[in-house]
Amino acid sequence: MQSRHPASRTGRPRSAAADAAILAATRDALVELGWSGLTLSDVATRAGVAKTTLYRRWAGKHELVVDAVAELFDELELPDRGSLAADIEGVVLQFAAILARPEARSGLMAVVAEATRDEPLRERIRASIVDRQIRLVLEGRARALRRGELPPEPDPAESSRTVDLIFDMVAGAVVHRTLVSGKPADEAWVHSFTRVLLLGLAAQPDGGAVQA
Amino acid sequence: MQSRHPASRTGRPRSAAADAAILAATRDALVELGWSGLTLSDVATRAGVAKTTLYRRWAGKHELVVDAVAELFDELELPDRGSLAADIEGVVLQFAAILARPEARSGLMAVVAEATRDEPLRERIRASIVDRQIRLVLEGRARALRRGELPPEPDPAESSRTVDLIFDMVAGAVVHRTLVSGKPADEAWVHSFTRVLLLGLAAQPDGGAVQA
DNA sequence: GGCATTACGCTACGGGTCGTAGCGAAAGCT
DNA sequence: AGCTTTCGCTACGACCCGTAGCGTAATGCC
Repeated sequence: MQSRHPASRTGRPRSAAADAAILAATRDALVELGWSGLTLSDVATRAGVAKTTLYRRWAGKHELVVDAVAELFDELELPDRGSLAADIEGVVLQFAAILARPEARSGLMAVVAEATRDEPLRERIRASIVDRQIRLVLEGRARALRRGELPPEPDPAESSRTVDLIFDMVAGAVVHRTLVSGKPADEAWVHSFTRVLLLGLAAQPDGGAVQA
Repeated sequence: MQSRHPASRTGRPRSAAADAAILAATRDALVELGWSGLTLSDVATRAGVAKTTLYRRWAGKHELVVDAVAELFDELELPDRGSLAADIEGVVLQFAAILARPEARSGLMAVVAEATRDEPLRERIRASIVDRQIRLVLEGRARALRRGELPPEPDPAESSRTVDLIFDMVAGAVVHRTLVSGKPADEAWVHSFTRVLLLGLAAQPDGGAVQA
């Protein structure tokens, strides 16, 4: 996950159990202490490993937290719920549930903040967290195109820009609602959000289910 | 700004020049060192004040950076550009320009991350940064209602929820685009974003200017 | 002008974390 | 067995934090 061993065929292998214990301990520490209170010494103690073992696998606090938080997003799925609106509402609610957990709240924004000055860290975040979410957008969009719910875009470059835009609008809105505004992205909010995303602000107020 | 002196009528007054120097030095340090590299000792040296002076005014790194970053958002304005679409594009471009500056990039997400575990800090962010942006949304929406570009919402509670939703969608998308995706929110992106926000994803692809 | 009051600059300090070095023991592979 | 790498442990210098103490500077009030 963090260090590629091309073919370390000899010597004592690294303990996979230690990896899991360290990442779990990191999440526990995030819940109890938050980002600024988290220390690598404390994580090592919680995980039952020596501090030096921790430093052999991760370069620092940032990289460790990226990996610990990334595992939270493994549960994201996009089952076919019949319509684009239903698909969006479903995945956004999952996303919101993850962001509601304290170990994600404190850790995620902190590593993003540090990534603004740390290109390798940004790449790590992209590979571990962002790419998986982009894939969900691609899948949901392809499904909606097959259903005829979205206008086709033949130009690949234009299509790529649209996917990026949708991703930033969806993830950005949920993150901002949860972490900046500090209010829950509950069903009512997600419903209103999906409606605006699909039909626009100029559409007449709700009244019922969204049907694109 | 940070400590209200109800009526400190006696004694030596606090130096307003020191306040300005400290906040400017904080932004300089954010540019050069980033959030994690910023130390209060360094800021004090840059500002030409003693470290103790700094601690008399701010409780810690987080509060200081909130105030230093908040000043960046003072320049946000919402002139009447004739249409809702033009108003949105204009203010979003301003917002994106602020977020493109390194002193905002590294500092903003870091304090938001810490605010997830620090209620007073969250309140400080709300009062210094978020409220001003909410006011822009309120103003732009009222203007659009007068123009007949948005459907009226008589219920105040419903109207308040709509304003919050718009705010999270606009600010969230720009922040996510700039800080997570790491791509510039340039004119082309802002134009596409505004189009989706007003007309929805289901609308036919662009071709020209947006006219709601 | 004198006095009380507050802000300021400076120095020094204990406490804590960081990240690394060095060592002996453990756990694999051939 | 023998080789190689990991692991746990201890210790260490370096750095930053946040505060205390002191003498000095700047204001308002009498």
